[in-house]
Amino acid sequence: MSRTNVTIVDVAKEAGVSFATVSRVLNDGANVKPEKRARVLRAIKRLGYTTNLQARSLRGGRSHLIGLLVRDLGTAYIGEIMRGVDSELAENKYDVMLYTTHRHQAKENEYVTALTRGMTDGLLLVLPRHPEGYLKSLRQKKFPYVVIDHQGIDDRGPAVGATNRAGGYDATRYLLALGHRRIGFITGSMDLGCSRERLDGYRAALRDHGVAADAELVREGNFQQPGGYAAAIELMNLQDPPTAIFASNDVMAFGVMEAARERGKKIPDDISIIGFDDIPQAAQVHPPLTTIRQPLEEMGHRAAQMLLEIIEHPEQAAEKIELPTELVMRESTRVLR
Amino acid sequence: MSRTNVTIVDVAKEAGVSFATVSRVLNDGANVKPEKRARVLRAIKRLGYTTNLQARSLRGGRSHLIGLLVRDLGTAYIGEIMRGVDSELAENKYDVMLYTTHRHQAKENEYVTALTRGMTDGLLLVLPRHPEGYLKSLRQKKFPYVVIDHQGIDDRGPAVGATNRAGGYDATRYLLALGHRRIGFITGSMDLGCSRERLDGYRAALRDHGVAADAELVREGNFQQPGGYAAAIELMNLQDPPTAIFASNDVMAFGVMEAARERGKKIPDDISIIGFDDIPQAAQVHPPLTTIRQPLEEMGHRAAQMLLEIIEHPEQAAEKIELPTELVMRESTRVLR
DNA sequence: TTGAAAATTGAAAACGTTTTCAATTTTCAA
DNA sequence: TTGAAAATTGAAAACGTTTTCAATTTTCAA
Repeated sequence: MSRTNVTIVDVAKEAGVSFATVSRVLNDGANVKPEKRARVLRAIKRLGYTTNLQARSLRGGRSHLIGLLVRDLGTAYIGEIMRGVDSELAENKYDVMLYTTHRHQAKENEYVTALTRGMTDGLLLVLPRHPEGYLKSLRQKKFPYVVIDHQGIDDRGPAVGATNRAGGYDATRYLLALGHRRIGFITGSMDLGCSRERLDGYRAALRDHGVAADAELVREGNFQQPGGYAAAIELMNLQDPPTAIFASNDVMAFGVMEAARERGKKIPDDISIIGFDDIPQAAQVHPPLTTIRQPLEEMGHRAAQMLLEIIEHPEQAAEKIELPTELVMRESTRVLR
Repeated sequence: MSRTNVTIVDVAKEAGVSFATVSRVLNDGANVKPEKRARVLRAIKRLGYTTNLQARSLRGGRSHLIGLLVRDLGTAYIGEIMRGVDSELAENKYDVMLYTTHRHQAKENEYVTALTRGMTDGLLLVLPRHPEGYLKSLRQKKFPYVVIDHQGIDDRGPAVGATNRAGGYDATRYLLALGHRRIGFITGSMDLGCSRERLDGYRAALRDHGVAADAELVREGNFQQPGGYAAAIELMNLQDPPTAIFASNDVMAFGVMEAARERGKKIPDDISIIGFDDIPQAAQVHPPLTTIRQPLEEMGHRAAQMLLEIIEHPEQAAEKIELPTELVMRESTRVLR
């Protein structure tokens, strides 16, 4: 590595001021004479100075690094959220340090110590799997964090989510309005709060519309395409199969579409299908998938915003945000014949 | 944040040695009496000490951070590579700092300065878009980096890729072996070396088997599903349409499948389809997609390995690795009727 | 047993910042 | 014009490490 690094001292020399003044210009900038400030800024530009983050952070300033904890990479769901997080942080000149859940199977204590003693100013947790242990520790240390897509994980901490129950309700109500009465439901991973809420919404809608719930019509899925496929096959094998299927996410809905096609069923003429999430691919398949839109990117945005706010003002009370879901009508659903 | 941080000094006090000795134990560990080492290690454990990375890195040691530059998140392609990178780095106790290409539209000079002056020990570039400018600068600064999926971007630097040309050749040869003669080809983004190589392979295979190339059969795509769909529609609209279509990645192949279905064509009976990449979803669609497997995760692994090697031994010559692609026969292709 | 060489150890400087405190300069009411 | 108050500035300490250099201790051949 090159050792020609320009430091605050070089800038000070170039500008003919003390390096403390340079630091002041770099930071709050309070109480520096305009003329000196200008000289410093010119020197910074001329020398191509950039702040050494480790030194700043060591001295107690911000590291301008946010830890982003995700369970998996390469899914559209996570991708959308990350996109939102990333752009919000970039705007505020923060960088992202990536952690994947499966990495640190180590004792969680050590893990959190590493996270908080590491160089990050705060932590963003996307749909964490077993955060009970370390969330408590984070709270105790007053380490800034925000949980994304949280339901039921953390009563007290700040969190951003979506109205999963309302989404489940809306999707079901829509199918009911189209005349469907036998509506299959494929759940997500039932250890996640959002899965339970979506199921709740489905049941509530049936109840409110006087349709008896049939346990046979509810199958457990896992948010993966093969899971959706398998559940759909089971549903279609029923003696009295559903005329519509509501999958708890889009990816499983794609599996349902595969299954339907394989059975020679036309979508939406023979069977209506509805998903959840509205990942980009939902609009790209044929027929385009009717789904419940979850503003994933927006969730990432808002969570990052919230975290930066907490870092600035640690004394503020924890906030919980639920962004509204929205029914997106496309062509995989139609009036029951 | 808690200010109860355990430092090397606390450990030294606890163990009854100087903090220099603690540092020695922590690092190379040369020349420390076994008995003292044991005392230090015990004290570390007892106090729950973890190294302050910014201090270490400031002093000139390693930051144990690798910058990972990707153009986009949330695609299976990137996800697989990142998985490989991540697990290799985790094994070596490195962390990942994430950069997305679209973030820093700023002048590239500034950008690279930030990257190299930032806290990373090295840089991993996944399929970078316009790296010409900064790669040169990285080389000059002797900043360790490895390019992943590189073709034609950087003659001199270390890189990991796959045998794209051979993959294109193999896929085409396979379709020829099945009796197909009218073989449609949908390219990737033509600004990428891998796209050009796959096309090359396709053409070479046709030539070697005495099949005249028909320019009509080659359509430009963009690695996205709608692009694949559109190109497939064009191909099927030809007077003498292809009996098989080779898409330059799986995602576009899914678009081709959509198009085929929409035209009422059975896969593979009426049309054979083959992809490239072998992302997990390729095995999950129906029928399962025949494709050219690119060892994406392995590529990430190897690139990370290589980078760590370069960081350790900067004097070594740049290496270029091309991992072999492989034909994965599934059910979207069959003998021409 | 002795003393040179090797191994071990500790003190102190340094990495590049931010921030405290005191000193200096400027402002402005009387 | 004067001098108290406010604004500006610089010196120096500190953050937690690694590493150099010198001092001390240990080893082992003679």
